[in-house]
Amino acid sequence: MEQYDQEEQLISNMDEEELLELADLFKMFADSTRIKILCDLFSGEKNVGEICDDLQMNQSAVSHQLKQLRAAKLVKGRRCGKAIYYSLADDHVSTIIAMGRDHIEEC
Amino acid sequence: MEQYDQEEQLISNMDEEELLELADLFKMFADSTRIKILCDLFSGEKNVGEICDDLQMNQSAVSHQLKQLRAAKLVKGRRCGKAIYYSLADDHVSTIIAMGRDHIEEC
DNA sequence: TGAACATATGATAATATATTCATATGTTCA
DNA sequence: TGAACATATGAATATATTATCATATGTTCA
Repeated sequence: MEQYDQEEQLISNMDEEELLELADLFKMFADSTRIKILCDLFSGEKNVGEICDDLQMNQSAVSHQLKQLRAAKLVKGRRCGKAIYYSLADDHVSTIIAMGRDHIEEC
Repeated sequence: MEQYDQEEQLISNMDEEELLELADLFKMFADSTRIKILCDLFSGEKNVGEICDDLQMNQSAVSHQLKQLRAAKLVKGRRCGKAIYYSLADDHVSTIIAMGRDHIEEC
């Protein structure tokens, strides 16, 4: 109905599907382990073992999180021998984290 | 120890506390109900009843989420008679959501 | 080929989170 | 004051998420 469409428009032109996609994207930043991984990659690509060392975390936990970050296209991996090197997929990652830090600082 | 401090620095100068704060902030965007509420406020301040109508949601659920958004300083409320009008606390909110949408579009 | 290494994955248990219901608090106005 | 309205809150349940353990997959090299 007309009324419903109008309300929907107020929610800034996003349909349910896009909203869920957005929420899923932000979920990636909603866990400190994943933020650590992302920030660890600010300095360049690293393999899983290096990430585990930097974060002092269990390999399995790191791999599970990397899987999610990959699915969200926030990181990408390339195999090099036995190791897989991960890096940030684009620079939205650092922009989004920077915005978050700004918000925290300013209030 | 020296080694540990060095690793921490790689995680872009953030200490554990700041990381947790950041994660908590992004948790606010990690749920489609809360994103809907935030987006609903893009068009200006609204009271709880209006938000419930726009989102077709239960008053209690909306209040619970507003409480979290208030705690994260993403929205603020002012009482006007019986109603409480909520609005976005600053414009990081729309910037962060815009960055998220950009990321989704571009991949 | 098979041993050693690096990473991924499935299942499980512990924990966190969202929604709902019932009810409390705060405000207005007759 | 008390009835009606608007919003907030506590408790309970349902669902989602994370870390861990055990194990599987993929790669190298002797």
